[in-house]
Amino acid sequence: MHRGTILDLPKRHTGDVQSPCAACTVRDLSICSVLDPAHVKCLTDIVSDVSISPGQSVFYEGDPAEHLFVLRDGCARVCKVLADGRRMITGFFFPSDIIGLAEDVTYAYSCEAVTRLSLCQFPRKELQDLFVEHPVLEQRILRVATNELAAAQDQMVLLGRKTASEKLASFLLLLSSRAGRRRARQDELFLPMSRNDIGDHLGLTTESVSRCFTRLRKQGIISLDAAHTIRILDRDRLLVLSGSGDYEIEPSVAAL
Amino acid sequence: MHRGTILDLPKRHTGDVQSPCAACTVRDLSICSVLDPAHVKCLTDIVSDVSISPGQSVFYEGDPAEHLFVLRDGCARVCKVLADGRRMITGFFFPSDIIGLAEDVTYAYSCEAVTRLSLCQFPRKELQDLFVEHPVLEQRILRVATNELAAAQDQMVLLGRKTASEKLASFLLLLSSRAGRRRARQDELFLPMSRNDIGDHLGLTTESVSRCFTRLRKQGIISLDAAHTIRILDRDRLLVLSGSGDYEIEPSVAAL
DNA sequence: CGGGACTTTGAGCAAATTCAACCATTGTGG
DNA sequence: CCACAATGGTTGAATTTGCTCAAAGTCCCG
Repeated sequence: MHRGTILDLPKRHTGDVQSPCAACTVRDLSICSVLDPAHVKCLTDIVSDVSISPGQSVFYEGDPAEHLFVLRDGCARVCKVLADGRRMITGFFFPSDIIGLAEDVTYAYSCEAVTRLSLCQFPRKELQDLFVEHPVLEQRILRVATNELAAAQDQMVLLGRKTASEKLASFLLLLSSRAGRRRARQDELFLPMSRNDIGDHLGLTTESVSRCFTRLRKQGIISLDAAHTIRILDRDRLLVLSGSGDYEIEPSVAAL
Repeated sequence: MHRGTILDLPKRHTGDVQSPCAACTVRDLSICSVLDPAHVKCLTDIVSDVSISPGQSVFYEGDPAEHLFVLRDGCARVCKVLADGRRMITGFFFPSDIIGLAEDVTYAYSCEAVTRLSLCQFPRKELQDLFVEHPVLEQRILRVATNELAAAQDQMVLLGRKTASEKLASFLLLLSSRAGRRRARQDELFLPMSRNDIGDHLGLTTESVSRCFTRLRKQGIISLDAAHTIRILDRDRLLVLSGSGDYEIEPSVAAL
């Protein structure tokens, strides 16, 4: 993983023909994939590498929305906070995800590092200019946005109409499926975020999350190898428990 | 309002130079606005007028996503249903809203008429073709999508972290603000949807919604002129009650 | 090995739900 | 034109789910 040399340099790359993207592990998953190798250079021309320590913010709610990010490594959380401090995590980002979609002049949420992050930072303005030459880029962004919209609607169903156990089951299955998309193991999940983070994402308290984990473990549906590593032992039952079971089982998924 | 003659014709318009859009009341609010009058014809060439009766579906979850709609008149609800029948309404659509954004080949939700609907129906495929010639159209769609994404995140905060009263207060303020955008009265709100619909949108039961309405009325914050017509009497207190109060008060809004 | 942060577990509580009854509005048929 | 059924809305009492508060346990890191 000799990518390390680039990661910690927060300076701009220009005219680097043997681009750092060539070695990028998420290149074929994220926006860059829509450009053929010959054109990726126009992206590398405007990209900066950014690295963020756990707990630090990539940006805050209300900051001018100047950049778009591609998460290359790590896990980030999207937070919105009410006046009295109640917090909601509207989502988590994993490698290949695009961070910072916003139409407004400011970000509508904060983005914080759960683990150390490595990000590609694109100035929104210059990216916009590239859209003219490469409309395929904008199309890709639109696809990402509509996919996020669909995910947001699923999350609303979860928040508004599912029980605590169903929420946790759904969350675990979603993470598992996203891990699969990144070609990681789907049965052994690494959960970098705290129980508190999970609670703020599912509309529950830390304690409720913990109790639901315990219940799933006692039912033999998952095992808790460590606080942040769980193993899915009975995917079918987890699916039924998630409340979306029964008719949302695609054969391809159910077969696993 | 001599638009009526067109509204009930579910047939395609072709080569109609004096386009129906000329008289459209939402034209300057929706996607059409991004094209100068000379180019609107390319939209009228592919549009169909559709009219839907209350309770009927525009499309169902799982239907092939063949069309994009612009709501010209009426109110629609977006529904997702769990296997056991629990329903979530992820949003309501009002005139000028775009319906049917989806990247998938099928719709991820159903869209049902709350009141009688008049819609412009665009075949997704042909619209896609127009994007090449008029990239400004795609840009507009992207803007709409990211705006919806921001709204979805606000709704997640509401669902996951607000109390029943805060939910209802937030909902009323949101509807009021959207009415304002359509240049309708902001203090006297017409709520076409049922208490049950509101409950399914806020993650509450019909009874809880009703109780919260009663409480707001008894506190003198709103008046219930009819079951579907409410008047906002004390906007400031409603704002504080919505939980987003205090620091989300924009001067322009607070001044009203 | 010790300290701090995070997690788990327990007991009591409260907000919202469920269940049930009643009320209001509307539309229909006699 | 009125009676009445049907639908939707409101109100009340009992229940439950998940929350709050409290304490003990665990893990990680220096």
